[in-house]
Amino acid sequence: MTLEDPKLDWTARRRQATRREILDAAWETARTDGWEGLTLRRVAERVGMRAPSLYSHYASKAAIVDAMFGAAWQELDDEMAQLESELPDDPRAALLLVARSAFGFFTSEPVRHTLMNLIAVPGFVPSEESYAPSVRNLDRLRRLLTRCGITEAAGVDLWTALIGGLTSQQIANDPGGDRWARLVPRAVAMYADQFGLPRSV
Amino acid sequence: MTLEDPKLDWTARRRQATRREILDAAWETARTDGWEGLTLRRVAERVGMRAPSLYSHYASKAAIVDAMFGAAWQELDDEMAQLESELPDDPRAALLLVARSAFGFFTSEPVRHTLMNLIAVPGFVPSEESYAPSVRNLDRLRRLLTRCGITEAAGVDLWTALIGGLTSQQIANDPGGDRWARLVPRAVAMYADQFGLPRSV
DNA sequence: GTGCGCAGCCTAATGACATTAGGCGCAGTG
DNA sequence: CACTGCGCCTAATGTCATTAGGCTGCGCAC
Repeated sequence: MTLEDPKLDWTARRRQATRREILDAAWETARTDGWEGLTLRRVAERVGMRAPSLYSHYASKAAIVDAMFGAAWQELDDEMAQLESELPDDPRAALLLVARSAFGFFTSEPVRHTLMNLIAVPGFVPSEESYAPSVRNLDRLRRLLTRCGITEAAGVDLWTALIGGLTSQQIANDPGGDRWARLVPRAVAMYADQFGLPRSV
Repeated sequence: MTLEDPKLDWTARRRQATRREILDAAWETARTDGWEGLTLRRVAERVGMRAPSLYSHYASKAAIVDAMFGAAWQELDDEMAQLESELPDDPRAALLLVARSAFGFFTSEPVRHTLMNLIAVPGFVPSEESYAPSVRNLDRLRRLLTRCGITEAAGVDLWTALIGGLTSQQIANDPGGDRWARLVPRAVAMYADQFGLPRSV
């Protein structure tokens, strides 16, 4: 079994590498030209191929975007997992940390943000598989908020609305600035008050 | 002068009517097929024309979308003007009314919402002219919030983030439902608390 | 009333796009 | 050394927005 690996793995590995290369090229293109500028031609050119050749590796353009969607949420989930393991004890401090992480993650890469929030790409609908990390992330958030003392169901919904609203406004109306970033601590305090978290110190 | 009107007006009026007809057809199409399904062919068909003929009335597809953008914001501005004239005295009640109006306006027409918030249409950037009603609206909101006792500059930004976040979540994750609609009163109360508004009765 | 001009529509053509079909070369295996 | 299949290619299709150029009928001056 392990004997076969090196051989079969060789082609499989190369295949995987090419897929990754294509994905990277797609991100690069999207960052440069926006989602409406993401064409197979441009992606292929970056990889050193012709557009139709991409179909040897992805079933369609939608499949590429789908993979990007999944990867982006996976990335956030990884970051949140890291965060979860080093959460401070004080609920308000923890909450602020979570908020700042998410806000920073989203605003640092507007193109990624618009994809993750299904906001930008033409008629894109994520596949079951790519959707999974996003669901996982929401579960983790639920867990995180519970640990911070937010037990009501409404807590998660209000949180996503609040943080999502702040990031969207920041990206749409002050890209690269900090007009809404500055409001994050205040928003978190407001939220914490609403759910009756004890004031720190 | 008024003598000339009926004559020159006749062609001008017909022209204006056709433009309106095209705009309506475009809305219809966008509602039915989404923004990615908004093609000049489909719009033209609805009006009983061929696609290139639309260019007699709009300079480009972008110009049509631009007009839609402006009209949408104008619509909201009209609604908010109406609201402004009949605002209750109690600040919290007024605030809730404003929130509910905006939330209702946006969520009632998801397609319109994605356009207004620059969220959906390929590489669309609004023209100066179409942008104006949106600016007007923000001014009005500032005025409204001031009248409700929100004087800090941050008040408006936090408000747009909060209401925008709620509407976006509602449309994206529970279209047609009320999962976030139910949270509006609570969100407004939370906001009012943060800005020290007196509790009603 | 006769012809002129133009407004408003048309068809045809162009170039970008995603996608499909079919071919070619080169790796590895018998 | 022939064989097979993988990974790339070119060519072709159909949809899109957009441009060019032509036809037609109505309003106006003579």
